[in-house]
Amino acid sequence: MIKAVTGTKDILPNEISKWNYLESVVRSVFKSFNYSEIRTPIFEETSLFARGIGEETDIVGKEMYTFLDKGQTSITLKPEMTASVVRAYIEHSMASKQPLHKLYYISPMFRQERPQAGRLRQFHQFGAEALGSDSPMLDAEMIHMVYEILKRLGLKDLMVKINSLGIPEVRENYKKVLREFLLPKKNLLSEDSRKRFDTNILRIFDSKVESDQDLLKNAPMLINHLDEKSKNDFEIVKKILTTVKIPFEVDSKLVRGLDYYTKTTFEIVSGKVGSQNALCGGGRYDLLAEQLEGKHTPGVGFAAGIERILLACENEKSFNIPEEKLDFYIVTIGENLSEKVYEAASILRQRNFSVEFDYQNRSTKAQMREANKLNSRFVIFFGGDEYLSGMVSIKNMQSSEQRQIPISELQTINID
RNA sequence: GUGAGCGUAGCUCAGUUGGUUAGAGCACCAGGUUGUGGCCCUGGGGGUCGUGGGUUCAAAUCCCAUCGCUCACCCCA
Repeated sequence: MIKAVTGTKDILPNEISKWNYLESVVRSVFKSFNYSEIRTPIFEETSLFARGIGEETDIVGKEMYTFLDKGQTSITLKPEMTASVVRAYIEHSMASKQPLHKLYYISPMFRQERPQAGRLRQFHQFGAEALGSDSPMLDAEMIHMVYEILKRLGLKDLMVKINSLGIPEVRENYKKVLREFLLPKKNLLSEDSRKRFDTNILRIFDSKVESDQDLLKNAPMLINHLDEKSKNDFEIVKKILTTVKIPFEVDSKLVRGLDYYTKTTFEIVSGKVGSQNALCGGGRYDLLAEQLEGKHTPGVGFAAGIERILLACENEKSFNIPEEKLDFYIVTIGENLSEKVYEAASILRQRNFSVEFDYQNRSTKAQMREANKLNSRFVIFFGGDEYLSGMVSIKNMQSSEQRQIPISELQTINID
């Protein structure tokens, strides 16, 4: 049997309604903040991600779906959206049309990792990018939007974590300080962290090894080494969040795995989804556009994992979707009236009612059971004595009331 | 890439030390008397016990391999 590829999942009809519901919430919140949708291709030239996300990152180093197309161009299935959005922004000279662009997306992403709870190889994200302004109001707005979406989805067990990484010079300086601090203890670090010491020392803060965390106890914190501008902007972000009553925690250890971040970074974690607990992550990336050979364009954005959010919603039973209802089920009695039934259904469907009937010539009882299973509000009976005089019976399935009407009345019938 | 656990009907699972035609619940289909649902009752279809090999008179049950799934590490949404 051919099965879906490891790490991919079919979304079957019985679960599609919650996806649609989530997407409708996402779109309406983005609309209220005046964000416009952007759709970019599923794949890009590999170098976009290599340069945008950073050669040293795990995403680029080992998780991308990369292949050569027939023209021998290296192609990669998008592992995240920011690089693509910035590419489109530059390619279409969007900066020249207006100074600030507020964009959102809902799209599948691809990363070749070992699947586990809340982690797939093809997964889906929604997210936003605001390009063209370095206002910290936009940083706060990003957090505000996801938080609002998660809240509307009924999630409660959430924690907003924010941090500031400062500008690159500050960060480089701080790295030196941290390196000096850790050097004497280097041999006591875990193997992974010793590697990070050389490649990306900030990441040591992410270590889940307890002894590593012990060694970091009195480490100098980046947050105390920020430049004035970064510090002020961070204060503004915090003030806005407080004003709109979004609880948050400053997590000076929050270092995100994409190279392009500057200043604000944030994450919202759920206590209800297992070990991959980040529902969303994001931050500011003021230097990315230049890295991609565009003009200097400050930007800030976030991405949220739809599967993880739905997992949290399920575990918190955070929302209910009303059952699908059918308006009419047409049952035939006795004789085969398929064209007549088809025609009647067609008339009702033209008026936008949802209508179903039996295709398999089954017994009346079987048709009734089907009508019941489909949650049909009304059943229309075709056939029998009354049909000879141009009448059909119509039954309200909830009250069980039944009356006869002329067939022609189906053209004007109302059910409310 | 590393580690652990699990693979019996569409789904959730029973099947205690190897022994007769492998079971249940749910789901599905048909029926419960002339043309009507939800509850209930009766019957039915559906499994080469993940796959391949081995041990044995005999294997879903023991051994080996292989594939798949799940969870965790790593990393991230």
